[in-house]
Amino acid sequence: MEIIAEKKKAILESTLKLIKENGFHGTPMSMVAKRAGVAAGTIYHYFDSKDTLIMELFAYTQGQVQEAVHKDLREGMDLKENFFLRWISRCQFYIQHPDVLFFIEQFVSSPYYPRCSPDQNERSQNDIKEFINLGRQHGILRDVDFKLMAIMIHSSIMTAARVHIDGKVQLGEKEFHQLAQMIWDSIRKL
Amino acid sequence: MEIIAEKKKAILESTLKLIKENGFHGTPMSMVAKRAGVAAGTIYHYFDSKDTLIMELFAYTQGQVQEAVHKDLREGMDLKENFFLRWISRCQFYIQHPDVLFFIEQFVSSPYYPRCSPDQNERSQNDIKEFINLGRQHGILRDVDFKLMAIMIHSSIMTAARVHIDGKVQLGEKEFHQLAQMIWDSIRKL
Amino acid sequence: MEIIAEKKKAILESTLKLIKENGFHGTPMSMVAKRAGVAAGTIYHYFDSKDTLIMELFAYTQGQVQEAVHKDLREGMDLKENFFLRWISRCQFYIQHPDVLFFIEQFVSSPYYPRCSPDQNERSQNDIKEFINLGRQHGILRDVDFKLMAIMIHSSIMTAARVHIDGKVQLGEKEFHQLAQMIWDSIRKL
Amino acid sequence: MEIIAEKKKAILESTLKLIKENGFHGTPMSMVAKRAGVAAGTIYHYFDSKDTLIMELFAYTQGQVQEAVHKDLREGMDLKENFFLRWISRCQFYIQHPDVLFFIEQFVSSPYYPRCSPDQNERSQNDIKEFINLGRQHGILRDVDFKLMAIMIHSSIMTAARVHIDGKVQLGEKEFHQLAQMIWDSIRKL
DNA sequence: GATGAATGAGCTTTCATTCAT
DNA sequence: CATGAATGAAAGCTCATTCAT
Repeated sequence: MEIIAEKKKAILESTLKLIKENGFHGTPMSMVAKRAGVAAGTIYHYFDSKDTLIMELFAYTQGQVQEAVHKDLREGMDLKENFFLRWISRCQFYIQHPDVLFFIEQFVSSPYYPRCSPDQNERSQNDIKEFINLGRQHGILRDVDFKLMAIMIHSSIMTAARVHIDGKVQLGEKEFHQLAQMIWDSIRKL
Repeated sequence: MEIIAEKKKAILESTLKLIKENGFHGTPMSMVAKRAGVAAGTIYHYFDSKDTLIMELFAYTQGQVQEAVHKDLREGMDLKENFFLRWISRCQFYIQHPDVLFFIEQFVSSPYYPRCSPDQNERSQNDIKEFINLGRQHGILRDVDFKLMAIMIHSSIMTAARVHIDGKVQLGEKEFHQLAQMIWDSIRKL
Repeated sequence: MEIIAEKKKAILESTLKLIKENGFHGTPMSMVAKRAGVAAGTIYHYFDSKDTLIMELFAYTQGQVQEAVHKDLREGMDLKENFFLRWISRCQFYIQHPDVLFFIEQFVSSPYYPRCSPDQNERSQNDIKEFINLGRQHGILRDVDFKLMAIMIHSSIMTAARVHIDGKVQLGEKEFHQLAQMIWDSIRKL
Repeated sequence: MEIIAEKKKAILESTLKLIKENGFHGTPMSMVAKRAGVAAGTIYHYFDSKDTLIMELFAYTQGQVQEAVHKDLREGMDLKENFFLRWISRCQFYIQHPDVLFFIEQFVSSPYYPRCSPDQNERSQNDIKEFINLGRQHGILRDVDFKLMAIMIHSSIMTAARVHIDGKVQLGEKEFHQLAQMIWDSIRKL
């Protein structure tokens, strides 16, 4: 939770937006610099290279997601409520931050991703794993590999958000509940 | 189902492999040429530009997937069997052709994807839609938007294949059935 | 006055047109081939190289000009009439064959031109020189270097045709006479 | 009359020289860079593209010509003197700067030229037009279209300079006067 | 003679990165 | 810390030319 220098943040945010607009390859450092309102050279004070910038941007977005998801949680919910809240709140975060969604999608299916430390990797779905642990202890979840279940859940969230953003299907509150219910039915013991 | 010139095919296949290894950006035309055993200029007899090559490669892989999935289908299966077969057979295709999976993932989350004709886009999940239609008619599927359901199913398949390929979780026949069952439970009326 | 193979002529004519439209550099051999309705390789049966093609095209256009100019000449004209006829008839040829004009202009101010044999070079203004000789013998022309005068006359013709083609100034019969008169006054003893 | 960055000027001058030696097409950017003593990429800080470079080079040479011609003018000359001075001074500028002459010739008969703004185009013969205006007012010039006359005069200058440079005819002071006299007789009322 | 697929050298241009100021 | 002009390796692409058919 380090405090990020103002310019560093501007660079990260610009990169995020530009990658959504133009993709990795369509986003040269000079463009990032211009959008962030700094000189090209300045970027290299904060990041060793473009690769580093992108790797750090991933960590940065992961942080944002975790923060957003955590602040919605309350005590004393039953497990199903708990799941619904997490699923919907994460989905809505992506919808409200399409640039983050877009970036993560690109990042995850790029040669950058495998370079992430396993550690970094784990953390990104902390909240989902937290929940699975809970469900396991209560014996209401299917007996499926831990990691696999986490990834499947996360994938369903991203996919739903993506569909909504692309406007292929309009999702209202009812639809989000329907979807959460579907996924819930897929992980709980029937 | 046109017959593809031998060199054209070699170029497509080389591109597929190289993109898996190095990503879009890390795959220069010169490298494609070398791997395909042709001169750089030759690529431009078959494809107008790198963009065109990649767009056509998408169509090419879609064709392969459809073909592979279709040949597994038999008559006289009940709906659940039908679904399991399709889910597992597509998942296994991706596992046996990780380069296709990798390419599609990258393609779909890149600025290329939106440039696909809607038509092209639709066709890519034809088989899944075919199945949903069937299920609908029998009234056993949930009342969720058609396209949304198709995409969610497809996403689950890709995610599962990906997890397996990455070796994060070892999936055997049992696990595939478990997964298909999960997705089945998420789309059918309970 | 050799007889030119049909395809060879088609190639020359296509090149002429394409160079007018796109310039030397904008006219690849493949384009010439397509326009001429022959295969790319065929061009190399008739011309050793692109350079050769262009050099021969120059000779070809020179021939056309000479032919056109000659056929307008009649016997028994006085010198002034003679001059006017030659000036106007050449000017009108260029106007009716703007591609020839355009090509010669480009050719003459390109690195190709100096490679012309001096012989070839001389011939291109044969008719003008013929006239100057005549005028000299009658002692009515200024005492200016032979070649210089020929080139100045030719240059005035091309310039006038060019202005007309570009539509910068509309030239009618009256104007052509005016122009011929101007040049006539510049070369004759006053 | 902006001050041109040193490197920008070096690039313009190198291009000018190289085009004289090798023509447009024979002058790759890498060669320009080497001759100018800069990196290839540097050219693109100052010019958007090769096309832009060439277009700007035309403006640059036009400026040089105008400057050279203007500084020779004095007050209180009669019209004929005035004309002779302008004609000869421009002709001598071209002779002393054959690369400029060569470049303008090539430029004017290339697909670049029509892309010039009409404005840019007009200005290039400002001094000649200035003179024609003067002559008109005194009623000593023939009644020929303004633009046409300007172009014919300019063409005569370039042609003469070209002949001299090519060494086809040696022109001394006497010959220049003769030529100016010829053109003078062609535009004035007799 | 005629074809056109194939070649590969060479072109224009981009862009991550550096470094003198 | 910040700048942005300068770099130059490397990319995408073109096109004159060849040669097996």
